[in-house]
Amino acid sequence: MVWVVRTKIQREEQFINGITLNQTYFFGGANLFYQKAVFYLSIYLLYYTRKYLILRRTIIEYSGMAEYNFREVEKKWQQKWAQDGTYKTEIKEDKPKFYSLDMFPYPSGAGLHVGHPLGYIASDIVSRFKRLKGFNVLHPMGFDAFGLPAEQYAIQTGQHPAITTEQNIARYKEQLKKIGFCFDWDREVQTCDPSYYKWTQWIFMQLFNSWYNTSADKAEPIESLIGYFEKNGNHKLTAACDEDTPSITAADWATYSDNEKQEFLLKYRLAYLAEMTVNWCPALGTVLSNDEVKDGFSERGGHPVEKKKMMQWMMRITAYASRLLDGLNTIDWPEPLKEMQRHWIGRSYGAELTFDVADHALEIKVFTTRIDTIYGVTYMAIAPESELVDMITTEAQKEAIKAYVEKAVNRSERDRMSDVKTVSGVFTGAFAINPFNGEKIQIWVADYVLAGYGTGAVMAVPAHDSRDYAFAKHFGLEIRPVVEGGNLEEEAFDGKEGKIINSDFLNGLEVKDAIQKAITFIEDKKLGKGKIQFRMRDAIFARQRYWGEPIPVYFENGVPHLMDEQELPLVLPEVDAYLPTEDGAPPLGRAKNWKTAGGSPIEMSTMPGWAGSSWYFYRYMDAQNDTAFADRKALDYWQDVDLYIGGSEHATGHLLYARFWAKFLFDRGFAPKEEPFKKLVNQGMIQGRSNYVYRVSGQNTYVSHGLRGQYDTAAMHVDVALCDNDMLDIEGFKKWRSDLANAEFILEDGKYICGAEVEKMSKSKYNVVTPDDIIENYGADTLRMYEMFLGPLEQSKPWNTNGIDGVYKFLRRFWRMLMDEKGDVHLSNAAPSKDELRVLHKTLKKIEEDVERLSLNTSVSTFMIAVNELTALKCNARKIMEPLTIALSPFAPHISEEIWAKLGHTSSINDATYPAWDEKYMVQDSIEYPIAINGKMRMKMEFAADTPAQEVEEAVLASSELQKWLEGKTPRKIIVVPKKIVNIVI
RNA sequence: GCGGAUGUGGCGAAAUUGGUAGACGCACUAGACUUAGGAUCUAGCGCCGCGAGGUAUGGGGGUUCGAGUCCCUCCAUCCGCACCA
Repeated sequence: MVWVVRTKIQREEQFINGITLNQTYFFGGANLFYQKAVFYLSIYLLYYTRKYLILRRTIIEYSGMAEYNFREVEKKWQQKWAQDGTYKTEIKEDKPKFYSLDMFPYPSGAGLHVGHPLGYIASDIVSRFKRLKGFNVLHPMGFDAFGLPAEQYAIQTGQHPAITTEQNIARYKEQLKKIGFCFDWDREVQTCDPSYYKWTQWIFMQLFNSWYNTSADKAEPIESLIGYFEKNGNHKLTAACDEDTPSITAADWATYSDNEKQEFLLKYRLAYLAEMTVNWCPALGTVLSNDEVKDGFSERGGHPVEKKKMMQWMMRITAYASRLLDGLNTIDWPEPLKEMQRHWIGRSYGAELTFDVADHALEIKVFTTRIDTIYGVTYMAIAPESELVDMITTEAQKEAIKAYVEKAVNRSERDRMSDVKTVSGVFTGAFAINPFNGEKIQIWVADYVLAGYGTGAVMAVPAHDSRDYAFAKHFGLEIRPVVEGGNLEEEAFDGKEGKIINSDFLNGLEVKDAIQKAITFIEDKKLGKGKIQFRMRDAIFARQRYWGEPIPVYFENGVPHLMDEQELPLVLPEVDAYLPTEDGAPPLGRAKNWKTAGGSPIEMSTMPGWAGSSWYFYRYMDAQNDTAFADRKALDYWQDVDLYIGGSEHATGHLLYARFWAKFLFDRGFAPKEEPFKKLVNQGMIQGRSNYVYRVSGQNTYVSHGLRGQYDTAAMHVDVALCDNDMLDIEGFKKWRSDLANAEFILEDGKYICGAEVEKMSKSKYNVVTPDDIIENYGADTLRMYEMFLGPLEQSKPWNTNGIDGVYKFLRRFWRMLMDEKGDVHLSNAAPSKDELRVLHKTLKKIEEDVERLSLNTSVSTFMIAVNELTALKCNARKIMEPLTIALSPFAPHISEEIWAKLGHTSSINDATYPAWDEKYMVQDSIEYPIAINGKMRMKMEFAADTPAQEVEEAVLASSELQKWLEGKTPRKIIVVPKKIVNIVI
């Protein structure tokens, strides 16, 4: 009776919450009467007594008394661990270090969902395991706390984002602590804490004060550059710098005013100010990223967005492009992730060469990877944004060009990308001269040419480039083959193998050789040079936002200067609203006295979200330090992250920027390793299920309502077939959503149309499942093991609790193997049997191997197998169960610690040693050979393990059972694989 | 279009080096103990077949004594990138 009441009440609660879909029905099954009775009983309890919660708690506790009481035990140990500082980490020179890191979360308002802990549990298991193996483990946690959602919320409510953030962090921490992670909370970091962002600002200052020496291939202090300028100007300087940097002499430099010098230096600094084209939304007062713009309007609010050139803070990440690419070969990361970064960086080898413009004193530079096809160039195309457009367009074409350019430029990047199939362009009226053959070719403006890549101009070779081909076909331009092969009637031939034809001195060469020869040619004739081009651009490092790190820079005469290091942290000022000022300045423009002591204005943009997360892994090494971002000793001891677990969505963001900053800090001698993350694993995403029901809303429009939340989402968004609408209780839904009591829901064939979709968990979709309920009902140990049992760590999977009972049962069975009804240990000290030892040792071995390769789903199975087998052996040997408990402790730390204590230990199981296993216990005396005939397993025969193959063969051939299968034929061949299998060919 | 990954029972999955396909768990079926059971225990459980047996790892082909695993080819799903010259 007791149990029944509990469970029915719970289900009833869910019913009241409106979650009727995807839950088991109330009426149905065999015992209808009984279920009904219980149902009404629970309704009674729910509505007519307010004591049901207390009752429920009592019932649960009562029912758990004879069994393992996870509620009590987990709470007890979590408190004790915190009290004893069990997870406090210090440098221990005599022990090898192991740094295991999780990607720290952004504390959103929805709280931690079941997807978050997936990776955390995995790294927690590894951390605990490594500790048992004698490593000194660093396993910290913190919060990526600056960001947009808190600020949006602040704009809506006027609540300071710091307050919301603090509340969210408190909730996250509470949830995390309930799962029993071995985090050292003394090392917690919060990126929005001034004591943390002081050092983010400090690193920015180092970047500002550095330039990239491309011949030394490392960043150097800006002073060395100034020294160089004083001696040589920038003559023969090899440095990463802005495209438009002019050549200067030492004399020029000497004549520069301080202001001019500062401006010139900006072209070399790794953090610099430059004019960039951005998506600017005047109504929102901020720059928007491409994905926030749709059809020229902001996605949020529908305000118009324009392209605008703006001064922006930038990071010269392109200086590190090659090293970021090459470094990938030295680290143990998932191949797909490396591939994504490689593609993002996008290195291509080619040549840059110059075409003269006919009748103008102008040149056009182009970048090409196929200079071998130079004789196949039949026109040239430049980007609509190019400055050249106005300079070269002839009078006759002016109008057409103007219209085209206007249209093209105002399209958002996204829009332009989604429309790649439409060929468009306009002839400028101008001509360029092919430097190889002096031929005059038309110059077109075409939007398939990107302003931001290469030089913003291309030499078009329709015969050997599919885009040029499509363009030439569309506008009737010449298609001239210069490489043998392909069928130009149908498509461009872009193969990189073949003989060059129609190409003067390149004729007869293979493509590869022709490229070499042509590059040598242009370098000799000073027409251009071989060049490596990257796809990656420098990163914008500013947002016109409030909730981010202030940039520690002030302006004098319009030139940026760093603030004094003593003034850090430059604390985020108070503002009266989290909106742009009336004249369009960022929110910091509202701050009173946002000036230096000398009255100079301070930068009003803040840093982007990725600033704080680009170095936090160093801060954990020495989180409390207020004289350095981390002490040298700590950096030298902990070095780098041994295992980093997190989602692949950060592939081209955080993971690239963090590598960039690590390389920079390494160059400047501040960090010990060039690559910060030795091994990285992407955990899969745990998806949620969203359920919807549709209602009529105006003419021909539907609105769908999330059944678990209050958010409307666009109709036509869901797959109706996925949803089992038999379970939908529309009256219950209406009661719950009283505002929809009179709404007209859409009926079809007597059923309401509803839908469900498996998708990412998010607050807006209202499909977030938190770990809290699971912990409440099954405990943290079960949650931990169940999340691992779900499948391979890397795989994405929808959340369901279908198998959770299996894990729960396993833990209770494990407990019962050791404990009697009173909860006391009942083990024997007698020597364990051979079979018992075999089970123990093979389990220890498998667990160790599985943890090392992060196959945690199979380790859970391994424990289950061990318990099944030991139960069958009626094992109650302490010498078996005690080591097994140690092995289990990384997975289920609470129950293991409790058992450990009950076994009489006074120190924590965390300080135990992982038991050594020995193959000698695993060898089996006899082996049951599967006997296969023509590769199909037909029978089995048992042999002593050391039986020679010859004897096995003879015995098998002699066996009477084999005769049935031979059907009188003689075996043609017999293969004996010792200790594995026998295969007979007939 | 390009790049990457993945396809195995009713479901989540396992098979680490080419060697008994489906471990482990869920669900399901039958039984035991029970006032009761969503507790516990026992047994069964890929599909077809009463059975002997046949058949089966997305489809087709190949290598091999032997293929989920290696090779070729096609298909499907997911993810990333997407006019990068």
